[in-house]
Amino acid sequence: MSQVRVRFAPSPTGYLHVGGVRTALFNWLFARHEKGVFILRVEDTDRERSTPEAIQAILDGMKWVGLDWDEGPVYQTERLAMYKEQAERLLAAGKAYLCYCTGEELEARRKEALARKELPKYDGRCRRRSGAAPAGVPPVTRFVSPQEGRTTVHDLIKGDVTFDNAQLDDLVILRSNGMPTYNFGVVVDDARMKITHVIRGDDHLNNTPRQILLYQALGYEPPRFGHLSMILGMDKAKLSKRHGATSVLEYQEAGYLPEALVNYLVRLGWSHGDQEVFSMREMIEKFSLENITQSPAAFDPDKLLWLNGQYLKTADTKRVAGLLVPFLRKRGMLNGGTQPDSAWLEKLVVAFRERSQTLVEMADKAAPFFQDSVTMDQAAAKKFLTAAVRPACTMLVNVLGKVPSFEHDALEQGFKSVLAETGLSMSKLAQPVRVALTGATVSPGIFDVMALLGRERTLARLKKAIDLMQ
RNA sequence: GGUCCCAUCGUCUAGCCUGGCCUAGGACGGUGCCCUCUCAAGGCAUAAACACGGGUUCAAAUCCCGUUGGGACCA
Repeated sequence: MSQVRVRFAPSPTGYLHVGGVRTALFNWLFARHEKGVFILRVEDTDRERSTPEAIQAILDGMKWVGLDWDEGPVYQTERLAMYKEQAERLLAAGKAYLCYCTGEELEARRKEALARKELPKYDGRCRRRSGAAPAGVPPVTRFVSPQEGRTTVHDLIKGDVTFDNAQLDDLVILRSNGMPTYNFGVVVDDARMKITHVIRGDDHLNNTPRQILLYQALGYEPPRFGHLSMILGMDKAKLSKRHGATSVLEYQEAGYLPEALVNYLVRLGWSHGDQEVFSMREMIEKFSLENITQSPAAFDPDKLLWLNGQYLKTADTKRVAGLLVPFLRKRGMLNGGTQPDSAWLEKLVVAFRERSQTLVEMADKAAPFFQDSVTMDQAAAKKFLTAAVRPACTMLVNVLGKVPSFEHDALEQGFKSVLAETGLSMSKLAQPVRVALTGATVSPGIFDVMALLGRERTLARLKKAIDLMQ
């Protein structure tokens, strides 16, 4: 058995779509599982729509989700001579011909065919053309597509799919500007790169029979094909921008962890029993094409959010702290080049990881810990900062001023001594103190809040709140 | 319009190939309860699906045919 060689071949015409990432992921997992080779190929022959920014977005996106490639990136525009050479081989063998029909002529004939309710395929007139070539018309190269028989795709995921060759017309393989068309470029590249398995979206299933015919004409062994169902939005329509973020890098900006996105994506169309959470290692170990679903899947942002929360809770604290910093900066919580104390920042992460599903949420919630004074929620202040708790809070200021260390346990001890003294219940005092320290009724545990704030800020905020208790 | 793909809880899915173990399992989300200094997290419980119609068979979510619905591609 020869070594598995697979590729991911995106067009750099926009951002890297999550559907594309899933396709890349399945190829990558298959390669890693089979100890094969994963190749990145950039299909940039659409010169109008391809941009360097889009290429960069693809590379950045792949890197972010951790899908490393063994060969490439290979750019199609650097291989133009090869497509031309292959097309000429076909021409010489009589398996292709030059076509001088203009766009307008084709369009007119197509309309006529449609009007007669016929298949609007190319009528092959240049295939029979004789005599001198018309002047001034740059020709395209067309493939002589066999009209007899049927072609069967032995799809690894969908099973056998058979097409009537008569349905297929003489497709253009080289445009007048020398650029290969999609179907031709793919076939030539996959053949020359010795790709063994083509795993791609099922939007290409209908292209597959003509590609197989092309392989045969070129004299290459076709690879094995596997067509993945599409990812849909929650409304069951093809996933698009109006369903929310579709670009991988948007997820990075929205505070997702790459492993959460990858884990979410791998379960979209693939399963291993009831297992929901997989490390990369497990995915590689357990991945197989047999367990890929044939039906399309809807992208559920809620489940992704849950998974991200799971990963946020268990990821390495130092790492999360590091990842959080840019989000804090963006919100102006860290000025300029200020480096937060790393031990303190890790404590902050520990306090908030249980209550955040994204880094963005974490940064937002942590705001009170980066401000000199609190932004007071008026309703909360009115409800909890009352004259009734004033004596207890005053007592707390005294106790906290003398507490030996400003750490969780010592703070708890001090706090509880005030409770014992005043006879107040935990919740009767904790809520007012929470409001005093954070300005809100929701926060991490009160002792963690105080420890995070430190003695100075805790006392200052308490005193300020006491003034409001009338 | 033609060709092709798909069809289990709202969603992701297990089960389908190799019919009986399915009173259809798990997860997200929903609801309720427990825990609790708030919010979370966690725990427990609960509602919720085999698209429809015909076959085949002692027996069908599972096999066959059709219908309907969704999607893709070609324009």
